[in-house]
Amino acid sequence: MKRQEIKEILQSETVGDTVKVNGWVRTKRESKNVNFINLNDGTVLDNLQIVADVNIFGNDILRKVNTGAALSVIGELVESQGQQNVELIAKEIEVIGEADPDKYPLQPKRHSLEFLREIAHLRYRTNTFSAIARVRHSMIFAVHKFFTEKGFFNIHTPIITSSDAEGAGEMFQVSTLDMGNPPRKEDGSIDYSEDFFGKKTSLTVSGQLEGELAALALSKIYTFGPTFRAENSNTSRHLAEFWMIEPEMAFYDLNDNMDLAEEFLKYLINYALENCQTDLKFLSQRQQQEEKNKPQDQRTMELIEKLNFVAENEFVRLTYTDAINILQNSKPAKKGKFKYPVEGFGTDLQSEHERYLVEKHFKKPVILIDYPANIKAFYMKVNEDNKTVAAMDVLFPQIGEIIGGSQREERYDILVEKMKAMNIPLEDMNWYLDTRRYGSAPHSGFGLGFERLITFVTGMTNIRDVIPFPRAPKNCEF
RNA sequence: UCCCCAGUAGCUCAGUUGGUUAGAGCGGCGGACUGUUAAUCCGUAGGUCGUAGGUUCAAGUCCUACCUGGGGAGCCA
Repeated sequence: MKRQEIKEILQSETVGDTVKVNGWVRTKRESKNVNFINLNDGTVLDNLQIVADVNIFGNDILRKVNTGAALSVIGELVESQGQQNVELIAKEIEVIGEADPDKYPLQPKRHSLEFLREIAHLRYRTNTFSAIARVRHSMIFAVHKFFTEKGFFNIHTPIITSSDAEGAGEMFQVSTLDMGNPPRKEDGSIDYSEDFFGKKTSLTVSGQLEGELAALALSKIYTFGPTFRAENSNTSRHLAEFWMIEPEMAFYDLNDNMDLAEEFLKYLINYALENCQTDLKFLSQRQQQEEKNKPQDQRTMELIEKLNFVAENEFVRLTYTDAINILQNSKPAKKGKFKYPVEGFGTDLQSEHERYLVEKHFKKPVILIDYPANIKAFYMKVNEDNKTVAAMDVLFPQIGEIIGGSQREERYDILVEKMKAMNIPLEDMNWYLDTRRYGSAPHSGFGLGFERLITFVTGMTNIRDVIPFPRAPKNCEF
């Protein structure tokens, strides 16, 4: 007999059918005559209640039906006398895999996220993490759907790279050399010509530069792949291994870039609202449980309300210079409430400043543009004022920068000049500069941190909870 | 990397100004009862108090270092 998934059974609710389900036991409640087993197969948040008659199934079987055990059940779907619509009256129960109740770490009770993080290999078996996994999948699919509908091509940029000029952070080195006794040159430095690739290599911190190569041939491309940063960042917003989406478009200026970024984010959020209702509703309830312990002024908007709010409202667009003005004239600045005073033009904004703009002043997502050139990367296009660059950061409530992007500098001479000033080795970047030598064209792009998006959409507060196996400093389990 | 907080039973926590034998709830196990909803009731087992030093007659409690986790900052996505 063919197994049916619980999602499909609960959707159709075809009472009277005999069906076979496989899944894992969440809880079991024992009565004199019947046992109630909540079975979950991960296809949907909800469990199917299995009713097992004690007189049919002996203690030999029922004692093995413990939280975490895998079961296969054949039974008749009937209307339930309890709070759910339907339930399965079991005719056959097979315990496929037992779970020793003395040792199985997941209990039929609420666990802390910190504890579940330590048993990340089992945390999918909870409502919260299975819901996150399903939402994450939906978002992956929506990313590809959005770009496909818009005529973008997906490009796989390299994961191992010999370019150490991506300029986005510290890199993890990739080597097969004997670390205890590496080959050395005469001056004592390590001789990478003996290494696997014959040169020093690392894990990528961004596919952008390679993406630009493709965009200047295919017009519109996007990458969606893993990126690695060896920064010693210990926060709830950073991972050492994360997934990034980087579209790159030829003949797009900064305004086109902003339009795309805003449309993209709204598309993803709307997709989640339409396709992940059950999971989002659960995640919302979970979040509100957590919020109960927080002081009133630190509570956030209800999850679905918040997502609708972002999807429906236009993002505010303003220049870095205007933002500085707003901040300097703000109440907290005048009352000295900012921990870091708002310095004038030329300094980067602190998290508290970004949060003030987004959460207090505008109460909407904000796109900041035209940053001072000296605090941004070498490839960003210099504006006419010669002081600022055509950069854009999309700031979201709570998580801060969700997107960072720019119009790229397409003028060869100016780019080379900037690279020299920023000590980027020109000889290693010839392949990149070729795009500016031959048929250079205005182009733009941005990077979206996928896990930051998932954090926002699921209402989770720690980024380590929205990726299956988080990698962070001093933490690489599994 | 910096600042703050925490680490006690499988989980979540309490443990007084340092003072006999370290507690509770949940979970597990045993039983009672029951078409139950994280069922309910009774009973029971379960602890090198993060690690290493130190102070003291005496340390879960005080001090130091380290480790791990959390919150915030920086770096960024």
